[in-house]
Amino acid sequence: MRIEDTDVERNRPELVEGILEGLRWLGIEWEGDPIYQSQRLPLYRAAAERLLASGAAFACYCKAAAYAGGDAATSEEDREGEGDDEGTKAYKAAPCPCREFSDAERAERERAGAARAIRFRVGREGVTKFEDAVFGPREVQNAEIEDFVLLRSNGIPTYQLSVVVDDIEMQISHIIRGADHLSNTPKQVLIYQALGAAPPVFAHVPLILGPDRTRLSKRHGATSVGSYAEEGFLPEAFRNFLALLGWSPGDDSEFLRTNELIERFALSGVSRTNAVFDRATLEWFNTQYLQKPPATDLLPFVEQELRRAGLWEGSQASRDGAWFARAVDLIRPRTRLLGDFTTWARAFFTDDFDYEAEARQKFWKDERLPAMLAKLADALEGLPDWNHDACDAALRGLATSEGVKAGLLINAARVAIVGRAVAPPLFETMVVLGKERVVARLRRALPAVSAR
RNA sequence: GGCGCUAUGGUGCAACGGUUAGCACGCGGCCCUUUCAAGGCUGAAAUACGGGUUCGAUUCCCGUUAGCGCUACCA
Repeated sequence: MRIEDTDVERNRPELVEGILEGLRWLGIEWEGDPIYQSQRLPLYRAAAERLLASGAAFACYCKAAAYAGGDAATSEEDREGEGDDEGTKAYKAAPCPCREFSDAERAERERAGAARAIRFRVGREGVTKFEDAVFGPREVQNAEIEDFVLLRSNGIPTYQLSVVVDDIEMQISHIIRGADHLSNTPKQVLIYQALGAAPPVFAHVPLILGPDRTRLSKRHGATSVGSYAEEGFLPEAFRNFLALLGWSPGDDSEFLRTNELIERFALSGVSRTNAVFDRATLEWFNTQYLQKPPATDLLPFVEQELRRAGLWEGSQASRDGAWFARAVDLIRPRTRLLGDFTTWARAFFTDDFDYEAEARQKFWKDERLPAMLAKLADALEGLPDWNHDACDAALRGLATSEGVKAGLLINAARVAIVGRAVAPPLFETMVVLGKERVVARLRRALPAVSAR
């Protein structure tokens, strides 16, 4: 785990913790403590000096951002506006004059105390090649590559330098990263060569775009991994969804649990086309993971959700694991996000719940209901055995004797017992909730039913 | 502007010279269900455009267009 924090301006330590937290949630593990590039500056400086000594690099005394010519030196703000090319002037980066300085010229700047950056001396001719595991053989004209900065005048390395130095030092075998780095890879290959190291395997993967087809960013709303955790997505569902963005197992499989993903993944299946992040598909995966795996896989996540909502302490769920599993199993076919367990399914975990307005309107209309529900409570209370069929028979028997359809009672009772129109099947719910609670809730609801 | 990458339904992927162009999400319909989901069946929906190569192009080549990326003393 390496934190590439060499941009002094933008680096914010708080953000790093969020990133690590997100990765942990995703289930990405790493060895040892994270390595912070900002804490191993001497390593990069030494490499830069070595390149300077060998002639692969040169000292540049230009004012920061002066070279690279006109437009490239524009400030961050100016860059925001570009995009429509009407205002952009065509130019070819002029070579940095410092590149050809004589010893005397250099000494003169040093004496004057001019700030010194170190740039890579890119060959004027020839090509730089490398093989990308996804995009295939790559070749760029060296003339197209500018004399990029390795070490800033403040002594901090740029990404290009630090990343190569670290990858060599950490013995990285495969560099798998976003395709936005494809164009810069030749620069890094040049550094590997100058440093006398063999380049690793490069594999560039397509970018993830927002619905508007621009690179995913804060503008698109929830973009940090953490926000999906908060929203109630399951990490495994997120992994499955993400894995299929830009990669395919080669056949039609969609639901792939993490062990299968790991087993089947191959660089050869990675696509070269950017993919649009589709929230609806992510939600579909979440429902799949909420429903298909054994309920026990889900329990820790539901527990966490109940704790978050303050419904865990002292609850039956916390005391009786088997009951908890049964309740979750009953509820989960109708869930989409973890939050569903504490919103519409709240009544399964606490007696403190409301009757949903729409449910009351829809199912408590009939004026005979208060009387019938009272009778239902009595009938259920008198049941010797508490199981699905007994509850079913008791309710249907009452419906028959009252001359109403069972559905009327079923729907009304459901609202009385769990407060919602959308809920699991009534009799299974009764069994899980238990006779005492069901009878009590039925009686407790009576005034509200009459009011309706 | 320069250089590069990409291009299959609205979205994510299959088909890697010969298929009625397949699957999934989403959308519509039907079934199941006295709630709502899930599930099953089903419908609409695509090879960006133009040239080649080939007996035959989604597939190979070229061009156009579009999108994206890089072109920073950002990563």
